[in-house]
Amino acid sequence: MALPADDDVYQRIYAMIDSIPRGRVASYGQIAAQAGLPRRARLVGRALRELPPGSRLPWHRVVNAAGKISARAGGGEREQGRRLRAEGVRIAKGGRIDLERFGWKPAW
DNA sequence: CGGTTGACTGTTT
DNA sequence: TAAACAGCCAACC
Repeated sequence: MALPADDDVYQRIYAMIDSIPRGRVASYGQIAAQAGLPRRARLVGRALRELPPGSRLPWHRVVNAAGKISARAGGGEREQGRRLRAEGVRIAKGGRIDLERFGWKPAW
């Protein structure tokens, strides 16, 4: 069997993000691991970075392991926070999200 | 082929 | 609690 092509890898990442329930968040590393790509958190970030504006994907539900919105070139952190709040995710004063409460737990 | 870069993460200060 | 460090790995040049 041939190993998965790069395109398939990206598709898996996008598929995982697409399955994050509304009102929940997942970390880059978590998405990577669930997509069968351990230690590839940065690859997830890269995939999101290449996402076209206006995409239907719930990209805003991906945050870092600290429960905070990651900085990026080109801005967009502000809108991410707005979208999360809009679906009920509480963002604490320090910009942190309680992963115990809002983190996505696929096993459930 | 080798150095740099970065939407990351876990450990140590 | 936050910042600094070190490890990580694929894309880029």
